[in-house]
Amino acid sequence: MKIGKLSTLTGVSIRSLRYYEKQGLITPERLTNGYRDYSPLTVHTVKTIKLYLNLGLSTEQIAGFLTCVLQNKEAFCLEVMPIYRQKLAEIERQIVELNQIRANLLDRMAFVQLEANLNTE
Amino acid sequence: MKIGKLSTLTGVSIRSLRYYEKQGLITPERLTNGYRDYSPLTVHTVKTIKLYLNLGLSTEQIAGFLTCVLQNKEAFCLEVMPIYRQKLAEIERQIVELNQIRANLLDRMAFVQLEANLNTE
DNA sequence: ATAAACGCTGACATTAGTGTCAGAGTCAAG
DNA sequence: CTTGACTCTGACACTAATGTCAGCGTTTAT
Repeated sequence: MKIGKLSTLTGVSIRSLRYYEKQGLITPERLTNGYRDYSPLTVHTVKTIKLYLNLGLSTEQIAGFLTCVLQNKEAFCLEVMPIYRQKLAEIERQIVELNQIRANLLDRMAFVQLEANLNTE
Repeated sequence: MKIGKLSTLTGVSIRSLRYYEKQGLITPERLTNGYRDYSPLTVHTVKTIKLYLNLGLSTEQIAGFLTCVLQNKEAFCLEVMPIYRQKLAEIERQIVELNQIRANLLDRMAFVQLEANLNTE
């Protein structure tokens, strides 16, 4: 199929499909006129890429295990583990940081509110 | 004082001091030779800017209430509240999203680990 | 045959604060 | 007077995925 159809079938923009190709995630054939020609299997591939991108993984990280994941039905691929661990650590670090900022904001808001109340008494 | 001294006193790079100026957060005088000439009070101003940047606020947001905050000792400035509220909402949205990803990652890691264990039995 | 719809490549923009460099002017101490 | 330290402006880079546009070729339907 051509790129427009793949785009509608996957909900991924044509621009992004070309980008994924440049990042080595998909490698379509070419028709004689130069148009990209995708296998029907690519629909699944692109949806898989989408899924990992939504996990916050980069295209480079995804490239590291995509082939394995696509061949072996599920996660028989041990190479995903270090990436998952790294991402998990990163996420948890961010959560801690955000919670600190959140606590700080709440403190400050309470303080401002307190001042406002004093002024209305 | 000149920019180098302000930089060392605040721990903020010269580059960033010039950027804050461009964003309207600080407005130093100029010596006859064109060098920036900062009041000693600017040290406090810059530290305050740093504090708000660390809360994740943008220079544009900070510009909205910095003058008030600097004049009135603490947070008598009600204009900070909407910005705090907005930031808090944003932070909490991010925390929720990160927690979803975290749960998803943990699920997947458990699943991969399970497969690995099955293969060693 | 022509127009509309589709595809191609390449390039620039986006975000926001910071690093870094070039080329030039200024100043202080020796 | 010269050298080194300081300052100035302006510009490009960065991160990473996506949007968007220009300019051009191709296909399809009328």
